[in-house]
Amino acid sequence: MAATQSRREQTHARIVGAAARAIRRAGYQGVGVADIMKEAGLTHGGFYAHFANRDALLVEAIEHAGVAGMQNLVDATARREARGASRFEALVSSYLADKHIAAVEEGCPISALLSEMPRQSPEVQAASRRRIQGFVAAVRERLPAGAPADAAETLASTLVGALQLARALGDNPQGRGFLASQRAALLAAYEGVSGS
Amino acid sequence: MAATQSRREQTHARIVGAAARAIRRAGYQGVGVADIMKEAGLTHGGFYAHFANRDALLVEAIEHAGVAGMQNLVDATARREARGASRFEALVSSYLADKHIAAVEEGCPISALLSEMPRQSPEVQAASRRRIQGFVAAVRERLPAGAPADAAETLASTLVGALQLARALGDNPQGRGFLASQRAALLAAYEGVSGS
DNA sequence: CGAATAATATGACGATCATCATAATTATGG
DNA sequence: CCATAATTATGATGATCGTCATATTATTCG
Repeated sequence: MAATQSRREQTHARIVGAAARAIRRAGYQGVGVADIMKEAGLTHGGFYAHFANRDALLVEAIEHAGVAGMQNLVDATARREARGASRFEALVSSYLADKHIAAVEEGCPISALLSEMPRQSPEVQAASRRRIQGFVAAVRERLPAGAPADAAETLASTLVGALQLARALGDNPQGRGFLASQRAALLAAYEGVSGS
Repeated sequence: MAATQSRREQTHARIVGAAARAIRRAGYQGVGVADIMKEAGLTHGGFYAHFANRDALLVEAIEHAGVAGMQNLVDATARREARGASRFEALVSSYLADKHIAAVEEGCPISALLSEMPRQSPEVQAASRRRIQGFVAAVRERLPAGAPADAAETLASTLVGALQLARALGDNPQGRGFLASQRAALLAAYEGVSGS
């Protein structure tokens, strides 16, 4: 059924894709309807033929960004696992990769939007919460064997916090150095756990 | 000299204080000049007698919020240390206290604004960076003895990430539970380090 | 008390925002 | 190829944004 997409559905998807990039680049509050439509190659007026209002688009956009970001993570970790890395090592080195600092538009939407989430409309907040739960679940699947029960929450916090702080420090030696020290610390800290 | 503040200086400080609360509540992009002036009990027009532009106020506001938030942390940790807690325990239980979820206006400005920081003007970004460095330094001073060199960066990431995620989950059993599991995990994890 | 000065208020500017009514265009079926 | 329906563009609405020129009020000092 997704094979034969109507023209309307294609345009709809194109707007959502543009919005998913735009909100990660400029934030929930930093992007307007007209910006998104221009990025999708359309004019601003036709927007309300596709969405009830701006919030309805934001809900679809963060869900789209979430599954796309998760797929990126799965792909990146799979490549590293193919080269012999453990699931945990692959997760840490993928999420905290230097290129993730600059790749905001295609990266994890949580780290791009987290501090804005509590200020959104209830619908957008709910969609954001679902993304967080999905991320924590993905982290849990990649914990080293024998990790304590709530290690997924802690690791998710560290990953998201570290990437955000590195981005705030800048895509420069300072920010990349911050990220590098975190990669090393996390891999070293969990080595003991997985080794036992 | 700070004893005899001119009327102008008092008003200036009042605007900065209002802005420091407003940006943590509504975000850098979620608050306007008129909002801040109203919160300070003034009308919007007189703003430019005190600041060159909006960004100049934001710079002062995050610096003010930073020192105030740091002072809150120092007070809260001091209270806990007086009751026998270690510096590290006091830090974790203060920063990840349940009440910090709702106390956005008076809380840590980094967790309230982090994902918006990379999108601000160069001056605001620079001020934000200074706040991050100050926070990491404060965390470093409270590490347990024998902690590895880059533990401060990791702990800062975890604290900021955990509080942000808890806020996004909401001031409800889910968000508070998330925070509680983080407190327990951090205190348990570093127990071994400090005990050795 | 009156004059000089500092501090704030009023009101307006162009720009941009979300939203929508309506016109123009494109695609579809006969 | 034409008529009908689906889709997108045009243009306008009122609201809000940062900014500023100007008027008004409050303060200080001779």
